[in-house]
This record gives sequence, C-alpha cells and structure tokens, in this order.
Amino acid sequence: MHPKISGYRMINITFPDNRIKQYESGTTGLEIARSISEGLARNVISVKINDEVWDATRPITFDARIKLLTWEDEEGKGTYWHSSAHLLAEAVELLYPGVKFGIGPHIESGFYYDIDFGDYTISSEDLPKIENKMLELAREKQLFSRKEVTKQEALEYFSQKGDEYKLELINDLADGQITFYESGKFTDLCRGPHLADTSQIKAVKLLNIAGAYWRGDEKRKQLTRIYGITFPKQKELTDYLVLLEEAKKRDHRKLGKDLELFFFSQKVGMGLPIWLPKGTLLRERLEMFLKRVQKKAGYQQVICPHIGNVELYKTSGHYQKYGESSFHPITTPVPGEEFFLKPMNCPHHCEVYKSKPRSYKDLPVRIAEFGTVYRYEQSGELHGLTRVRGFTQDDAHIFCTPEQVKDEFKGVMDIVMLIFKALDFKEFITQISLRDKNNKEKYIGSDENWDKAEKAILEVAEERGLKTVIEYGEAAFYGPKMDFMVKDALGRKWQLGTIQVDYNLPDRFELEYIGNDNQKHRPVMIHRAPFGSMERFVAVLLEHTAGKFPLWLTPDQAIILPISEKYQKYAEKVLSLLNNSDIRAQIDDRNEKAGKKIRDAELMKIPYMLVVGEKEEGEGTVSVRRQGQGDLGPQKIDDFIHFLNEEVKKELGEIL
RNA sequence: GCCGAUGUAGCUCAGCUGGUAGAGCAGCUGAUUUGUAAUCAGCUGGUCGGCGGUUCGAAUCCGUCCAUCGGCUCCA
Repeated sequence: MHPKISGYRMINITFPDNRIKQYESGTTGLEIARSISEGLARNVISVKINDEVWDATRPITFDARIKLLTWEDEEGKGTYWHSSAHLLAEAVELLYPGVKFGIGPHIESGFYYDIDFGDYTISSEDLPKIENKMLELAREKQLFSRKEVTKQEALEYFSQKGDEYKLELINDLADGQITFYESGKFTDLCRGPHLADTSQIKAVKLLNIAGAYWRGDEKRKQLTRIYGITFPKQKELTDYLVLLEEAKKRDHRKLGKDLELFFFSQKVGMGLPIWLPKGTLLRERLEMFLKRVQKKAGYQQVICPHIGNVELYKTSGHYQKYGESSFHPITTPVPGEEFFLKPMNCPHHCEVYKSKPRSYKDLPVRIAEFGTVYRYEQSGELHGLTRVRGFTQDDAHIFCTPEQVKDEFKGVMDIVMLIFKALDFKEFITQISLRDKNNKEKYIGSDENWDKAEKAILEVAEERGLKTVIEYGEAAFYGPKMDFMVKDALGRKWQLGTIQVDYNLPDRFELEYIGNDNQKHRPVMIHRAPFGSMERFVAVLLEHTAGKFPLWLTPDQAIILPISEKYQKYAEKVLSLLNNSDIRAQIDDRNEKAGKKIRDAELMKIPYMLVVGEKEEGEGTVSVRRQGQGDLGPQKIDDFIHFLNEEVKKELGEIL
C-alpha cells in the first residue's frame, strides 16, 4: 500500500469476514488483492463491491464491502466467460470484417455471442480458425478498459460502424448509464465487468453454432450464435470435454436403445414413442407406485376416450387458442361433425365432475387418470422422450371449495416430494409461474380470480418453506402454476411435476356444488401431474440413474445364468421359485460361456446375476453377483429371495 | 417452423480427390458343455435416407424432400 499522503481521502473496505481495512480512495480491487498476496492478485477475476460486480481495475472511491472474486466463484466465472465472449467477438471481427453483433453474455457453462455474419456463410468447420485467433489475441494481453459514454456518443459510434443491433440496445438504455469496453481493436457496448486483461484466458473451445432470433423474437432476423467455453488451464478444458463425453453416454436416447426400453419408428411418425416390453414393465411399475400413493390420498381413477367432440374444446377455450396449430380434427360421415385427439385431459374430467350433482360434503373430488394426449409440437422441438407428440400424463384434477385449495395444494406437493424422494431426485428447481402483469390480454379469466390463485400458491410455498424461483409471464393461459424442474445429463432443464390452480375452467364448464347453505357454488380446480408425463419422467430418470434403476422399479431384477445346458432344469426351478415370490427374473439359456453371459447382463444393468452350475444344483443355492460390484458368493435360494425382498422394502419401506 | 450439421447392414463405424461397398458386434448354422466382463469356424444380411439432376460412370458432385442431432422460437 502506498504511504499515506496528506490530502488523499481514505475509505473503509469491509472484507467478507467483517474485517475492515483502510485504503486510499481510488484504490482498485486488484490493488487490494495485491495488498493481501501476490498470488491472490494473480487469481482475482473481478470484485464484488456491495452487491455489484466490478472490474478488478476499477477505482473504488467510497466505503464498501468487498469480495474478491476468483475462478472458484460463480460470479468470477461469469466475468471470465463474459470477457471470453468479447474475445470471440474481437476474433470474429478481425476474421470477418463488417459483421454486426447482437449480444454476448455468459451462461451457466461458458458463453455465446449472437452475430450477424451478413454475406459470410459460417459453419462449424470455421470454428478452429476462430479459436486460434482468440488464443492469439489472448496472448497479446489486451487490457479491458472501461469508458463511460453519453447516449449521443454511443449512438454515433455504432451508427458509424453500422451496427443496428447495438443501436437498438442503446436506444433502450438511459443516458448516463452507458459504458463501452475496449480490448485490442474491439469496442463493445457493455455493462461489464471484465477481466483486467485477456492473458488469463488460456484454453478456448468453441462448442457449436446455432441460429438464434434477435431478441428471442421469431418474427425478427435470425443471427448466428456461437457457443464456447474457456478455462484458465488447458487441463480444465480437457476435463470438461471428457465430462461432456461422459454425459453423452447417459443420454436417455442412447440408453433407451441399449436397454431396449423404447424406440421411434419413422413409419409411425416423428415424436411418437413406442414402448418396448422392458420399458413398458418399467412404466407400469411407476404407474402402480403412483396409483398406490394416490389411492391413499383419496384419488379416484377414471378412464376417458382418446378423442373428444369439438364442442368440448370450444367450451374449455382450448379450441380458440390451439385449434389451428394442433393436429387437425377428425371428421366423420356426418357433415359438420368434428372430433379432436385429446391434447389434455381436463375437459373430459370436468365432464366426469358434472356427471352427477355434487354436494360440499363430496368435496374435494379427486379425479385421476393416466391420460394419453397428443399435441402437434413443432418438428424442431422434438427431443427423444422429453418432447414428444404423443404422451401420457399422470394427470388428476381436484375439484374443491375455495377454502380447501391451500390444503389440497399442499397435499399435491407432498406427493411430488414423495416421488422425488423415492427416485432420489435431490436437485430440483421449484418454479412459480405467474402472469405477465403488463400483458394481461394473453390470459383468460378475471383479475380477481387470478390474484386469488397467485396468492394461494405463494402462501403455500412460503408455509412449506420451499425455495422457489418466481417467473412472471410463464403462467398457463388459464391460471398460475408451480413446476418442478430437473436437469438432464447435459444440464438442460426439463419440467417434471406441475401443479396448476384454475378458476377458469369451472366457470366455462359451469361446474357446481351445493353448499351447506343449500345454494349453488362454483368449485376451484387444481390440475396436477407429479411425474409430468411418463415419457419425460422416464427420460430424466434414465439420465439420473444411467440406466441403473432402483430394484423396486427395474424391469428385470435378476437373471439366472446356467453354466451350461446341463443346468437348464435347475435354472428353471430357480426361476419359478423367484417368480412365486414376485421377483422379476429371466434365464439366459444361450449356448455361451458364463463370462459372456455375465458381461451381457452387466451391460444390460440387471441388478443381480445368479450363476448356477453343478455346485449350486447340488446344494440348492445360487451364486449371487451384484451388477457393478462383482461376486457376492453362494446363497440358499430362499435366502436370496428374502434378501432381495428386504432390499426392495428398504427402498420403499418408509415411503409406502 | 427457423439457423447449422449429419444420414453407409439390426447396432457402432470405415470407405482418399467420382470407377459400381467393407469391418466388428448382433443374427443364423455347426463345433464346443463351458465357473464371474467377449469360445471357435462358416454363412446370411445394404436399391449407401427418398426422389430428381450432372456424368460414359454417383455412397462420393448439385438440387429437393424426409428423418436425426445442436440451438432458437414454442410447450394447453
């Protein structure tokens, strides 16, 4: 630290451990880091001043709390990757003069930049060239320098450059809060912060190239988005790429094929999954599990047809909103008669509710169905089992009094949590989706009802102490909702469970119950699907478990491996004993050596392999091998049955 | 739907700048009767995604359509 010179104002800097140190006004975060240690100064990326992230080189002129951010901090990584996006832009501008730039933010892993390449055509083959340029520029140790500019200056700069995207962004900003960042020959409109210089960027990988609409609006021009990631060490990049490869091995589309769970047929149609025998076994067990839970919770199962008359959807309001962009209606020999493949189960369930008069004493009425629905998703949207055109919702609709809404909502949340626990989903995001308050015409139903519904959800989340993310404008058109999202192997977020409060459909269907005042009242409806859909749930479950399902769920719990044909009879005896005890097993009776059978069973991820040969037949035992763990030694058949049933109980014991 | 890439046997993949298709696994047949992650041999199997075009000649070049993959947009 500089010696104190009279006339310099001192400022108090508070560190995360609440220690306070004095520095001269105008000291930078980097200098503060250096005052602690040279090593820290080398690693500091940016600094958090109070609640704002700053450049490490920006002078601090007031008392503040400080946190020095490094690669270990999420915000530090953010700064690092955002600076990398600038480096990408600079490289691109040098290689392709005259290109125009959209935005270039950091993301969870890495960064991207949206670029209008004009007349250049760019493909993934061009990426290595850009990577090399980036590395070359990084080594030049270019300083990132921050400059405050007036709106006028900003507009002039980008008018001259001819970048209409930046001009549009600047026009949305207020004068007095516009900053430019300059690195090398590249100047960008940017709030910052940035690295001190580019030399900290040591390893660069541009991952892929994609189209992205300017400002996310499909009516506007599509820019070219380049995704990339950078690291301070080459080793970290290598590790990251290995991790990506590993993640791909968990892809549910690959595992679904390998484990013979499901497949798609071009002849049947895109986005229409076909469940194979093993996948069906798995799915049926999931359904049985939820049916048991729901029976306990007072649900009643129903079964409805797969099509519904157009009048049903006119009543529900879905026809007006989705009629055109959906599967087209099914016509009949009767002129004017139209049916729709059902895109959701709620209208049918409203009719179930209406099938007889309801008393307040009957409520809540909980109507459940594993309902298969069909939606015409855009072709580019389809993705394995996670986004399909035909799928089965573990749907239910709860009809209750307004007073019961909160309790019912809580009851549903308990079921979701139970499922997540049974299947070991520890990391999930709970999102509350509310209305976009500035764009209310997107939604149907009264303001008053919306406010009531939104309030109920927020209160329940609060009472349950659930950590939530609130998203405005993400609500369904008929009501607010709470969704549970889980990430797949590659970090993409998928919505699984959903709970939606709906004050609108009961109105449209004129649903009623007789209250204790002998008057007619309108029930409230709660839509809910704890799995979301069987397809998506199984997809995410596959990626979480890498195909090693819990014992209670897995299609085959055991496989019997006779050493040779001589022991076929004995194998069959073992199988029938297992089957009698409700253990799902099969025999590998191929003319193969034991090693081969074991290898194949390991690859099919069957939890228990039971080797039987001369010794086992003589002693009435099986030699047990656990998938992924190896030989556990011989056990009496009855002991193994008992052991396996106990294992299943351990998994489900507390839950059921 | 949009941008970009890909499409060879059931699966995983090879096939240089155009000369008429190949491996491993799987399957079938036979031999072997096997002890904790691949027994050996033989055989079958492909209008090289579909359709057009250029060419003496196309898996290879061009166009178009379809499907898949990575994103964008969308997701009742």
